[in-house]
Amino acid sequence: MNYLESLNPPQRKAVKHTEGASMVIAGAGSGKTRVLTFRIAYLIDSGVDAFNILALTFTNKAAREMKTRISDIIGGSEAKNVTMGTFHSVFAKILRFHSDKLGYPSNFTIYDTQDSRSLLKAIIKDLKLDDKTYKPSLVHGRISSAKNNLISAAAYEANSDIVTEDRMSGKPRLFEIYKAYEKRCFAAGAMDFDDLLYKTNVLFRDHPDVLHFYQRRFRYILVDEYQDTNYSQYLIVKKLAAMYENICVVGDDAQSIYSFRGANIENILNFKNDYPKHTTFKLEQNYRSTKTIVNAANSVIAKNKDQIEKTVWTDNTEGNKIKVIRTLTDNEEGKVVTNLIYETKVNEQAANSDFAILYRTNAQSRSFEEALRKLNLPYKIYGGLSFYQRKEIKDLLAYFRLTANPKDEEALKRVINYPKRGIGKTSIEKVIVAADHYSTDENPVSLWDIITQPSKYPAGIPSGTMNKIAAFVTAIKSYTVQLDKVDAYELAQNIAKSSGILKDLYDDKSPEGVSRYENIQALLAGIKEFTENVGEDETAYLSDFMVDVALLTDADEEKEEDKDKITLMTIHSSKGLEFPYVYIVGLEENLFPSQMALNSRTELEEERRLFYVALTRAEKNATLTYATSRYRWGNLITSEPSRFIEEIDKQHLDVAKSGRSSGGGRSLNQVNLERKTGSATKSVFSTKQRNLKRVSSADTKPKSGTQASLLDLKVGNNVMHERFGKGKVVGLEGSPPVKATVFFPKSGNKQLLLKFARLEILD
DNA sequence: CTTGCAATGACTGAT
DNA sequence: TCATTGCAAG
Repeated sequence: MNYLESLNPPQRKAVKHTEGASMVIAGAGSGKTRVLTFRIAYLIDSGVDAFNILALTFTNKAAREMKTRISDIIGGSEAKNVTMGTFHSVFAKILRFHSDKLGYPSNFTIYDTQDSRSLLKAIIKDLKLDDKTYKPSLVHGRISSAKNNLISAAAYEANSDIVTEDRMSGKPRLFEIYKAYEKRCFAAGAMDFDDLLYKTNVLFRDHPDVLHFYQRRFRYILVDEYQDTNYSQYLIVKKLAAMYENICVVGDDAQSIYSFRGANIENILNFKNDYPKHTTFKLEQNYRSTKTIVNAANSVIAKNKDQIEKTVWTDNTEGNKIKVIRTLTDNEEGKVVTNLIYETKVNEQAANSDFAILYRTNAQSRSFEEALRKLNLPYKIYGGLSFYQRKEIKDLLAYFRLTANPKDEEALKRVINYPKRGIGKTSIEKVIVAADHYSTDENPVSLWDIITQPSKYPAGIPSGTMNKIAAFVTAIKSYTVQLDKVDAYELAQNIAKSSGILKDLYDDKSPEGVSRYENIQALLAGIKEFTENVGEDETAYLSDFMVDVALLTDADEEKEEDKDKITLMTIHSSKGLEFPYVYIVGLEENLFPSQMALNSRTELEEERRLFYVALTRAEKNATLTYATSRYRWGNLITSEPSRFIEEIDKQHLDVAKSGRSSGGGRSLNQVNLERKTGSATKSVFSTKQRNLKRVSSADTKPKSGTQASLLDLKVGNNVMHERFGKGKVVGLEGSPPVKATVFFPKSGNKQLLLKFARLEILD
């Protein structure tokens, strides 16, 4: 077990303490993943059957990577027997196995957020409620948090506190919507994301035999990112661990950023009460970032009240100060950041993948995309509209879903008239009304039941339309027959062709249409790969492919061509990642911290933790930017710098202004804006505003005067660099020289391209 | 039932 | 700005 040598003492202790409850409080960049990986490897090495280990991770990608790492450490193929994945994917599998106990089919559909909202919208309409008072997203949030606290629709209705609360907020009929939603999900054989956890709790509660089976099986339980678990997840873990209490949770209260999803920071704060005999390990040495970044992050998070006491420190170098840049508009912000990236790439020989641009909201990506495209810098955007959420993909997947589970209401509504076959809104509305009419609590009737048994369930649909519906039903049934006859790829292709989707998209020659067609081809190619990736004498069926397609995200699959690209993502999705150069952008009041978070201390503290997460992603350099005005919904609004900039200890900051000439001529409007916000900016930054760096494209061109003198540069010369300060030339390449290695007392050796570095020779 | 146009409202975050 | 929705006409 030589591998244990590579750990520091607290890490090693956390790994070797395998029996009993333990909590690992892991500061940012302290090697948390290493501890988890080594711990599992060590367990297996000590003779624990991998089959008895359950590890709950934050993403499925993290699980895959961890398995590979474990195999590398201990060799052999044992690692693949560990049950590892996100809460949602692990328990979705378990639920499929025992679905009959809950009255669900094993091929139940997983409704994603879109599906849930669309169903809620339909219900609100059916109940003849105003969808402005009952906004689907709001209603969904309410139901979601109820489920995450294990409150069923019936319990919701019976809870006078909740009902009163709803009545006070002008939404007295929310419980009715919840009841109808629960009923229709069940009739459709569908579970939403929250159900995957909620129903797992129900399964364990109502079927002690099933619970005992998994308690015995999962003798060792590990939970990553424990600070971001909600009550429902907390309870699942608690129940499973009740028999052996060999539970190890890993997390950092300072990085809890998912309360909107029901995450409860109390879970980690209360761990010691739940397991009085637990041991706590603290990982406080940061291996990721420079002293500047670690200390800056510490100075920010110190402003929060609720914390587990710990001191994150590092042995790494001091590093550069955190640059703060003000720009006039969001577009300029895009240009400035992109130019800085370009410059750094050249000066420091950095790869594209060394850079990340992190923002608070997905909508902010636009200006950076535009600027990056102009400079031909390759980038990859995570989040936002993922591949599986695109309309054309969801349409084809809806056919697959319907084939596997014809009761799926959302899938049916999506494709019953796509491609167009003359089945309109009124007919579908009649089907929905009929289904509701014939449904009872014991015997739910799905939309599919209505359209397949018209004599049993008359819905008053004209015979002409009924014929069209019958043709559609025949088609779906013919797909269903093929489910276990042909492999996933063959069936998928059959459906794509015979449903008419492929033709419909092929006929659309607009650029968007072409791209949609290509996306469908990409999906089919993906299914082909899936089909070919199973063992020799096995067949991959379409239902196998569909199992967790709803749980896949962009972050889960990394394409080969995305290896060396600049990363653009929200701070939320950057959790757990690290980059040498990080740009945190849009640091403005009402954006970050978000407007919605200004009402309470706890919400503001979560925004601050989010900022802490962002800062601690950086290894070498962090840059903060904000714009004094930006476009929102098409019109210009002014904004003030974020309070978070002020909260960083001044000694770590390097406050600069952006180049005034950037972007050429400015409109009168912008000049006025600048004047208006100027005073506010000054009051925030009482420190001197050094006119440090001009970053517009015109300015990055070398000045002829400087260029000439650099031709005489020799090893041993003392030089001055704008950012690194005074240094000594220790190496040169080319004649005349094009590249120099310069030693800077503060930052060490740097390779600089003379074309860009604008060195000044001092002697 | 479908099409085309005008009006409207959306931006936290994501399994 | 952009995508979705509501309404009138074919």
